[in-house]
Amino acid sequence: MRVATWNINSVGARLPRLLEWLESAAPDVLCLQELKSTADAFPYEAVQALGYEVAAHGDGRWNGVAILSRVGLDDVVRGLDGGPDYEGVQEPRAVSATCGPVRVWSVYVPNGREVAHAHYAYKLEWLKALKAAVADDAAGDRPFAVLGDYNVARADTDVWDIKLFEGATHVSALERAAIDELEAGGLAEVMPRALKYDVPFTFWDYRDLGFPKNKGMRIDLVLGNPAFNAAVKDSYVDREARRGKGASDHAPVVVDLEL
DNA sequence: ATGGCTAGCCGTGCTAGA
Repeated sequence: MRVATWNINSVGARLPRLLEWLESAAPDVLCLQELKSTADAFPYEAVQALGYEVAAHGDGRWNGVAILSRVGLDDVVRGLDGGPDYEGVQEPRAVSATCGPVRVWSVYVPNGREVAHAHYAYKLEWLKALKAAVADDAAGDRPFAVLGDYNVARADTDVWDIKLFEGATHVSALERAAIDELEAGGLAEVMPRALKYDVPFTFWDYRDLGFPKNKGMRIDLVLGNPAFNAAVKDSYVDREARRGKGASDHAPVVVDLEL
C-alpha cells in the first residue's frame, strides 16, 4: 500500500492540484496539513468521488489537518490530547485514524517563528505532548507512523545553506532534540531517496526563486514504528508536484509498503 | 523555463508561513 504526507497550503486553493495528484499518485492513505479551512468547508464531495473517505480537523484560516483513505478510516481522533494551548486555543494540528492495517497521525507541528518567541516554547511543548500521545501505538505491534510537517530540519544538510540559519528556528538544538526524543519512544525515520539532488528537500520558499535554485529544506517527515518500517519498500519526495503555477510550497513525501 | 511569494480575510493592508 501507498501512504503519503503533503502540506498543501490551503485545500481550497489547491483543490485542482490535490485531485490531480490523488489520481496520478494514487495513494491509499494521504495525510494533509495546512488546510486553511474549517472542517465543514473541506471539499468532501470532490475527494469522495475519487474513492476516499475523509477525516478533517480545521477551524478556519490557519492550520488544519486531514487524513484521506481508500482502505478504511476508523477510530478517528481529532486533536492532540494533552497538547498545549496557544493564546488560549487548542489549534487543529493533529488527526489520527486507522486505515486498514496501519494507524497514522497527520501532524502540523507549530512553526516556532523565532527562538525567543512564545511560539517556540509552544512548539517544544507540543512535540513533548505528541510523544506522550503516541507512546502506546509506537510501542505496539501494529504498523504505525506519524507523518507530517515537523517544521524541523534534523541535520545541517537538511537546509540549503546552514550558514543562513544561525540562531534561527527549525535547526536549533532543542528542536532537534525534541524529534530525537519522539523517536526514543519507539519510532525511526523513513528516509526518502534522493532524486534530482542529493538531499530530498520537501519545502522550497515561494520567495527568491526557492524552487528553481533548489533552496529547500527537508522538514516533512515520516516516523514509523518497527512494524511499519519493516514493511517499507520505497520512499521518495514527489518534487514534480512543487513545479509550476499554483503549487504548494511543500512537496508530498510518499512511502510504499508491502502490506 | 522549474521563475522574482502566496493565501485568507471584510481586506483596500495585514498576518502567517519557515
